[in-house]
Amino acid sequence: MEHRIERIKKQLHSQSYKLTPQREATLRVLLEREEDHLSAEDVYLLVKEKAPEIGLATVYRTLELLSELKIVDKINFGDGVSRYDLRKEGAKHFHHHLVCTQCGSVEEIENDLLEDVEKIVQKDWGFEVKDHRLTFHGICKNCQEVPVKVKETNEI
Amino acid sequence: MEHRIERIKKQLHSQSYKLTPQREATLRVLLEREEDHLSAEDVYLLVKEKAPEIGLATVYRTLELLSELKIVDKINFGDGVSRYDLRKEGAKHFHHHLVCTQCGSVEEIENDLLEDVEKIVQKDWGFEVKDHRLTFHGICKNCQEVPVKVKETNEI
DNA sequence: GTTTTATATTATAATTATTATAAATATAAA
DNA sequence: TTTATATTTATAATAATTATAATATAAAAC
Repeated sequence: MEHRIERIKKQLHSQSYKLTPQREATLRVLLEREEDHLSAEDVYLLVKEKAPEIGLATVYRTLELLSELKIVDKINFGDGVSRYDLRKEGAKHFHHHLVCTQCGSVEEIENDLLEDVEKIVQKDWGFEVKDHRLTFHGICKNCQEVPVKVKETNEI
Repeated sequence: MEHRIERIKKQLHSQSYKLTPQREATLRVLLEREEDHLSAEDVYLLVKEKAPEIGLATVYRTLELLSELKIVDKINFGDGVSRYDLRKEGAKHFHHHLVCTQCGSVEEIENDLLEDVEKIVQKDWGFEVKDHRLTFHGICKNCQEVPVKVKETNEI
């Protein structure tokens, strides 16, 4: 983790941004909860545990900054809040998601399944693809076996 | 258009919803502007032209209802507002979008480019795909030719 | 065609998420 | 150190969406 923070620090500096304690605390939360899809509010509450003096607006600004630098990706699963997802190191593209409409769980897919599709889009539509967002909605493996059981958390 | 409204009317009735004048006016706006990606506010303003007494909350409720019935799809391109897009008649899946990061234009792709990918997801992840959201971000054909020229509307 | 009744609408008010502002503080460079 | 710049805090403002309670209405039953 330290290694990764160090790298991000350099990336910030190279664009003349500072790695303030607040930004570092935010990053640490994102790294620790890499599997989750936290909203700004979620991040705020978690950061507050280690740095109680932080303000919500700072978290928003930090997430916005990290988003511009492509360190995190901002996603929206349609529930009215933006969620922030760390991009894997060196990943050119955003990873995909499987959202279960029954239990609300979100699974990540690292593999880039869209290479062929992007080529088609590029060729047939003349559109120069820079990134993508792909989400599947459906029933997860678990819910197929055990029907109807709803998850009670908002930390998707 | 009448034909299509008639069909939706039946669909509503079959689930014991009424086709009120407000709902019909909203539907007509959506049908007339099928190519666009209107926000609730956009729809509201357009509906107001033909039915000035309508309230914003009603538009929201109507869009929500149509969304549940899979007549429209609710999408979010990351600009903080939900947009509503008519589903093509008989389409099982949502169509795809090409969002230009330069001029903000949104192009639609009708073709289902994900059949193969869905098979993989189904097989390798055991996830039963019901629907998908696919958006490509990049530079549209137009902007590749004429660099830097920003569109001034919010009606993507 | 009326009447009836559940459903829908209106006109707010209330929430929720996010962004802007101004004063105070911290940081890095000179 | 000093200085200039970037950042944060605390709060207010904005924007999008949802809830509420009184009223009205579509469509089924008579």
